Amino acid sequence: MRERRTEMTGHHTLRSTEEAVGDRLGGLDLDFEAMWAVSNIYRASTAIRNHLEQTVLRDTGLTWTGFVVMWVVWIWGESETRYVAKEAGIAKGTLTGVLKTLESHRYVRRAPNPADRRRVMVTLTPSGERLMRSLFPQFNREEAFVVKELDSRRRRALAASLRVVVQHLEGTARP
Amino acid sequence: MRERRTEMTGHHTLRSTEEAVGDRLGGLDLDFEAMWAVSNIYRASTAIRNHLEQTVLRDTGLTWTGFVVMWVVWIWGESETRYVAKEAGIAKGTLTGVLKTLESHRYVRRAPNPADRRRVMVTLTPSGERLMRSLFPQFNREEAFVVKELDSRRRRALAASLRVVVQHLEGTARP
DNA sequence: GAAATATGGTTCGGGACCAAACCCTTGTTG
DNA sequence: CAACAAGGGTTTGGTCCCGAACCATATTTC
Repeated sequence: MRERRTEMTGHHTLRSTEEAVGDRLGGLDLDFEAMWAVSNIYRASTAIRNHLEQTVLRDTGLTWTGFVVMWVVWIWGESETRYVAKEAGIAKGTLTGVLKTLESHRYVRRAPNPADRRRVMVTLTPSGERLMRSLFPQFNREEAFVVKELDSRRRRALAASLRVVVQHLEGTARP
Repeated sequence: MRERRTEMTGHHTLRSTEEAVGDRLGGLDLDFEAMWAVSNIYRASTAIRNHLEQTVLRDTGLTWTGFVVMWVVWIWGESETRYVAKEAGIAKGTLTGVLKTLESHRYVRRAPNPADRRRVMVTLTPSGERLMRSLFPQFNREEAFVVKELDSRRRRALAASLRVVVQHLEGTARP
């Protein structure tokens, strides 16, 4: 039987997480394929977010979420806040705070919807537009860097599989 | 030329984001394959996190990050905080706060490292162990649900492509 | 071996984040 | 049409989150 333990305090650097999981959970009745697929989605997402924050967003004063919210409004044009929250993947209460921050930078503006006074519309200001026009190409260059090691077929397969996952989950979401 | 605008306030429900992006950015010189791959990683990751929070974690009093931190300590056994932060994908300052929360629930314990008094070790308490043993199978069942619509080949291909992305980014990370 | 440097964790300030409670406005129902 | 229910945004309380400043302990350098 092979000795698995390495040195006391540095084992994380020598053994991969996936090996450790195999050691720890090897005997259990688990769906490992599902586990690796899901956990790698999360790991990739974290790594990508960190990368983009530290390259494109580094000196803009924008947070990741701030950027995503502006991106949504940029793509869709003037929008109702509840759609923006949904698209950005954040709770409506969170959006209130994010919009407050973005408004303080004069990147977005709120406007009441005259047809329904409960609703609030969001638009980019000219300076917000300018920022997105300059940021987006940089953003896309880094996206290309992220998937540089995958050939075109794999990129498309990756996106397609993820779309299936997302649609499956959103289709099953509770009301 | 076809009229693209739908009704004033409900367009998000009728047109997909990817279509809107095509409209808005169609003319620009962008790497769309990279864009769809990356943005779907992010969307999937958000959808999965929401799903797992609302199924497995719902009534446990654990947050997503709290669970991830406990998972890391569970898999690796007693660990130094800096490795835990790295594995969990959070900053060391964040970990301090998360550990404080988990300690208040008596799920983990801190212990000074006698060999180096700067260092702090983390372990699960017996009650933390019990929680993980009961939670993990549920977690894995939901992971299986998440990728239910993908066949085995696609699951493995998905995990493999994401591993490539992660290793590419971590290999290029700044020092 | 004392001074300078590096390493490890905590603290701090400003945001992000959610669920639940809260208003206000609109829609429904008797 | 008045009471009630539903819908939409904000507030609140507690946690997470990061980078930078900080403090204590180790290591290196001279």
